[in-house]
Amino acid sequence: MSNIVAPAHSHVEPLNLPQDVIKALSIDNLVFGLDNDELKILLVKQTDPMHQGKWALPGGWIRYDENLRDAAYRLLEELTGVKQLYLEQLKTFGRVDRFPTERVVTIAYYALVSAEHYSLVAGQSAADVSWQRINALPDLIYDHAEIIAHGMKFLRHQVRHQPIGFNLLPEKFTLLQLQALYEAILDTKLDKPNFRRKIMKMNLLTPCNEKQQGVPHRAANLYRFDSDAYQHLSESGFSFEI
Amino acid sequence: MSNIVAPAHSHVEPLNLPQDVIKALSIDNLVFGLDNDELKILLVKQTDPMHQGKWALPGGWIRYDENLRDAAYRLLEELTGVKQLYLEQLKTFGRVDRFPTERVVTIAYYALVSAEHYSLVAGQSAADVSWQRINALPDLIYDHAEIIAHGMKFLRHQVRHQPIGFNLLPEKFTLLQLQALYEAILDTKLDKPNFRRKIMKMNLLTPCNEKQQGVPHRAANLYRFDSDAYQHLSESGFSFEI
DNA sequence: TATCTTGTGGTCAATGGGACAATAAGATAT
DNA sequence: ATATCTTATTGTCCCATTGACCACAAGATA
Repeated sequence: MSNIVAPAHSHVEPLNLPQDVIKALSIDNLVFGLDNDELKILLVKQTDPMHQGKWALPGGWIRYDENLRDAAYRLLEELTGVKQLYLEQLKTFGRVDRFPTERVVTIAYYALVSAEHYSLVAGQSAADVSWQRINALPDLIYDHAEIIAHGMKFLRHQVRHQPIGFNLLPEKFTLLQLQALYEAILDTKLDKPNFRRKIMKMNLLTPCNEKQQGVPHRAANLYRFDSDAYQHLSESGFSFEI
Repeated sequence: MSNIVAPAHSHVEPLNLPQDVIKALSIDNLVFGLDNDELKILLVKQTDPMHQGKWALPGGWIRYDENLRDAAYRLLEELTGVKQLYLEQLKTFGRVDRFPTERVVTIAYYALVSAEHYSLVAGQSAADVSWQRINALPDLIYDHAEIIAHGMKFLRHQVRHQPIGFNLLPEKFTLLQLQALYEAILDTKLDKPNFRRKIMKMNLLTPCNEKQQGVPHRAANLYRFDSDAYQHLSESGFSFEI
């Protein structure tokens, strides 16, 4: 146990482990993004011979003196350059046989990023990192498919009970964009006027007093999610439900 | 890191660690129980000099070849003798300084047990294990107070969205018992007729065709939670909401 | 000016929830 | 036996919310 080989994993520097890591503990990040009303997830292509052609969640080892969430932020930032995400612990996966050479327990975190951040990511590590359609995932290493499945299930649940969907949109968005997001994640059709009313009645959106630009039809109003208002409301017993 | 001392923790056998444990990874169990319409949690009194008089969540080390949930079951069973619980992963806690001597990450699981199991627990380890009122907790070691606080928040949320409250009741229960449970956990008052209707409309309870025994007033009908029906309904898109 | 697309507001019936009154069924006290 | 107490259970009314659908408005394009 004291002399394990560095396992194939989606590191930035896969082989040079620092001395003081907790070797048995890793982080895996599920980064969801919305692209043309389709949900995608950020994956890393494996280059080592063992996992040629397979993909993995962006993750890596937790440092010995590093808080869990900090590790998740660091690893994600190393891969995407994005800060200030909605980043939350998902679940810890530790099946005895999930890792071939050694017992490794991984803590999964998930993040939702807006389409705006796409370019930042793409510019970083060239072809190694890319967005993959959640409905047509490539081959994944270890139990990463299982982790993603759990993450999707969790996301579908969360998005209905917490106002987290906004994180997938740009800061200013239209009501139809928001609706399309829910339709993509929940895989349903929603009635436009009714959806609009439901959302607006919550008093969580502040109008930007701006209109959409460059659309070949009537421009919609832009709104911004008011997290202070949500904070305030949820302290008064309000609970977000879609 | 290779030679850490066995830290004070709520083990059945605190000092004899097997050779092959992952020393940095532990489990802590939050076992909630309902006693006279009051929510309680199972705690273990610390006996070592370091933590004299303090209490801890029942937990311990994960074995090297043991799945996480299995470890949680094992540790819980060693302390309480209870099997077949609703046992679910809660969250992983790993603040760098949560443990004084070493970096230790702990995976918290939670379980809900019915009042029926009380005696089983009490007979096991005498005075070392006892139920503590959630609203008047004693001094706890490490970050266990924080873990419990998170567990309570989670429980309050879960109990409204998943039919898990039934696990706190005996197999056969009255509607008023169920209502009292929700009132205890959510700390609210509910209208009896309305609560009754709401629950019954879900079609999740099967009447036992039996009545309460030994009450000094009109006896209520007993019901039993129909988990098959719930399984069936939730596949059809039904979602439990209180 | 016509027409197309999407945004935005309105209506109406059905549903569901909260407040509360009323009645039923037992148990106990006199 | 009767009154009285406690809890169980049913009923009813009102209002908020939901869903289905219609209609109009605002731009953009032909």
